[in-house]
Amino acid sequence: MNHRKIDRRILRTRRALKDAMLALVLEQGFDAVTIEQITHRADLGRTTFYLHYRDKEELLLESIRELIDDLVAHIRVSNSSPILLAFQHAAENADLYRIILRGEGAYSAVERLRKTINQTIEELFKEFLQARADVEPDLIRSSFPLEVVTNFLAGSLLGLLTWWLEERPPYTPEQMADMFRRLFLDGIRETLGFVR
Amino acid sequence: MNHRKIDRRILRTRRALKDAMLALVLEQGFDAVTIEQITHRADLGRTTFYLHYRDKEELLLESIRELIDDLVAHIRVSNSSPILLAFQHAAENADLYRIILRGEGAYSAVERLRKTINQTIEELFKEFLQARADVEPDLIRSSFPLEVVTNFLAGSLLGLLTWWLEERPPYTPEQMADMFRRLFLDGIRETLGFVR
DNA sequence: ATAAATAATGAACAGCATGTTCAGAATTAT
DNA sequence: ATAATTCTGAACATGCTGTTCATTATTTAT
Repeated sequence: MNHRKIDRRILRTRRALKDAMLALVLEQGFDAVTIEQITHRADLGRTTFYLHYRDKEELLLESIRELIDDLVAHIRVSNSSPILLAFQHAAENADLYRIILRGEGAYSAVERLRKTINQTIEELFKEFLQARADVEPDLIRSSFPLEVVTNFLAGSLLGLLTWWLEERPPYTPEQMADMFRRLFLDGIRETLGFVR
Repeated sequence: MNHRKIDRRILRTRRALKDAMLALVLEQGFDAVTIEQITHRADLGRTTFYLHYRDKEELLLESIRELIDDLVAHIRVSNSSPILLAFQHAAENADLYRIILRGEGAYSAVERLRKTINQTIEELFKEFLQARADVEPDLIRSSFPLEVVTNFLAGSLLGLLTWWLEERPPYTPEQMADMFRRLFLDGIRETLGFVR
């Protein structure tokens, strides 16, 4: 591990730049933020920025990559439901999630998040199928396209997260995860109690 | 109606600007496109642009507003399923839908589209409840938050549309609408055939 | 067909953010 | 303490933006 080798100044500078960027993007939107504003708020010279990042985009993408890695790590480690973990993670990092879900930054980070979610769902789903293979062998042969399911789920999760973070309805992560689970497992017919 | 009053030159110019913009955004991404490129491809002087629009953003937003108005109009007029209409509309205007769903442009047009879909779902849903009020009076009193349902549905629809337009799997609008309908009505448990 | 009205043009200009260079100052590691 | 690294600020070139204005071209109205 090369953890002790990095010059403190570098760590401090990059952290300051990320924090400044985050605050400014929330205040003004990504496009309106200038490098000068970022370095000024971070109490750094403008030239210093270019010693670390090529442009605004790269700085934002680094923050987002770290966030997504952190979410994936949580899911891998914890025993709780991945859905619950996602809502909790979003609540704890609400600012950055808002920036991502608003589609700030040129090459939309939502798509990166969407792909990660899709992939995670697919893995979890296949694990589930393996575990159930002896109980319901027909399940694996289901003709319904898996990609349609994962994209349906990734979309609905992102939709609920967006609404939850922007409109701030008074639901806990647990409640959100619960409602989401009911909707996608049993559909709105059963969940809302339609006569069939 | 002031349809015959508008100078032809204006109509031609605006159409040319929109077409040029659309092509360029698909080629290079919104941020990389310059006003000069747009007017050059449209065979117009750069100054002409500013006689019609304040900036790139405004030009793109006008196209998007027209597209969404068109979708809403189709849904209001036609008797087919709104879901099917949405997939068909997306297929017919794939380029613009891709631009929207990629989140191109500063103030993300996806959010405008999302709000429109949410609103439409809510209206359709309330109509449905009214129509069924005598058959299942309990339905209206369902305690499940309506907004959660509409945002769940809007998200999953946008998710499927994004995947469909970007990855171009060989499904027809009819097939996509069908799969979507099954998933949200009955959930993945029933749709995929899990033992309960 | 002609005149009046309107739109498009292109050159010129100011403003501003970007990104780079470089020599010197400040900080950190050894 | 000193060698290595990082930060700094001034200076500069570049490219896009947005505006002005006198001129030309096209359209509409009569």
